[in-house]
Amino acid sequence: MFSKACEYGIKACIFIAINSYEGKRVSPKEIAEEINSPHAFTAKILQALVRQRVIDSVKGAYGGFEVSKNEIQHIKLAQIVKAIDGDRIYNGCGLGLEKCDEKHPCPVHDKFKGVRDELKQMLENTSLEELALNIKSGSAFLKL
Amino acid sequence: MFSKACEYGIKACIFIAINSYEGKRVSPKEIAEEINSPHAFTAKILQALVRQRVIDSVKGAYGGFEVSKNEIQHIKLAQIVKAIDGDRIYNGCGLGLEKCDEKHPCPVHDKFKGVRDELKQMLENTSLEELALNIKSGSAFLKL
DNA sequence: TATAAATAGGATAAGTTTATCCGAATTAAA
DNA sequence: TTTAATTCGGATAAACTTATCCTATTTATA
Repeated sequence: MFSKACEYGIKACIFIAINSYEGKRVSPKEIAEEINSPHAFTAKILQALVRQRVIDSVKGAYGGFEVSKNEIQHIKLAQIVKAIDGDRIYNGCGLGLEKCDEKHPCPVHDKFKGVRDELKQMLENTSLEELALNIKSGSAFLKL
Repeated sequence: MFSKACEYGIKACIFIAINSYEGKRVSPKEIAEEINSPHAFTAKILQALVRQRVIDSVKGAYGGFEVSKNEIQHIKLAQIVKAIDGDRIYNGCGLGLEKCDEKHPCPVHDKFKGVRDELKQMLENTSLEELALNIKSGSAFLKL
């Protein structure tokens, strides 16, 4: 569904959000330990998320990654996914046709539409806040 | 969503079905031309589908790939996808957790459930027959 | 039985994603 | 101003997916 990079990105953002609530910045290393990912690769993904302005970074000593507290509820899964995997999940044809639309559909075009639309809704309606709260409350987990 | 191999596999099966209705066997080369795929790679995928008993092959002169006419309505997309991509699309965790279930869910577990279940339904309810008819009637396309 | 037309399958190459490493740039604090 | 803790970014390697090529095997027909 998502690339590994995107999976790491989502989990990283959740962990960053949790810490940002407490005014703490976190390093790629801490993040990687918490989400069970390779830390150098995770760092690359974080860089990309910063470039796409999904999260913020502060360089130098006492720096790290963070999100501004009052943004957490407005950051949606869709933004993270789009920043890392692009929009192929929204626009790409299920069977890989270059051109696939109502006028020239692939064989599964209509059937895919339903699934894709539901996925899209889900991604656009799910905020980082919601996911972070699930972790904090212990009702969901970032690793194992 | 699906691997390239799986996309080719699905399209190939549809084309084979269309021809099997007319009692014709088809070669990897014909298939590849029709679905716009690399023919040697396509041949490998066809071999896998034969091994998994989704389609049949007949070796030697006048051979080729086919599906038995009265199976076409019973072959579902789910079988093809499972034969090529395995069942990660059904069972894998959306965020890549090794262990992810009701008792130990990832942050998006519940939200994914809906999407995945709809996808599963779709794949299990869509037959090769249905897709082949859409191509024959010109209301859907395998390439371009 | 010889031939030609097929699929089967191994070896290998090319391309993409995932992962690692290291040095440069930045910055807070001593 | 020096130091130490950081992110940034380029180079490279490893692993996986996609793609190609060549030979062996099978089989209907002449």
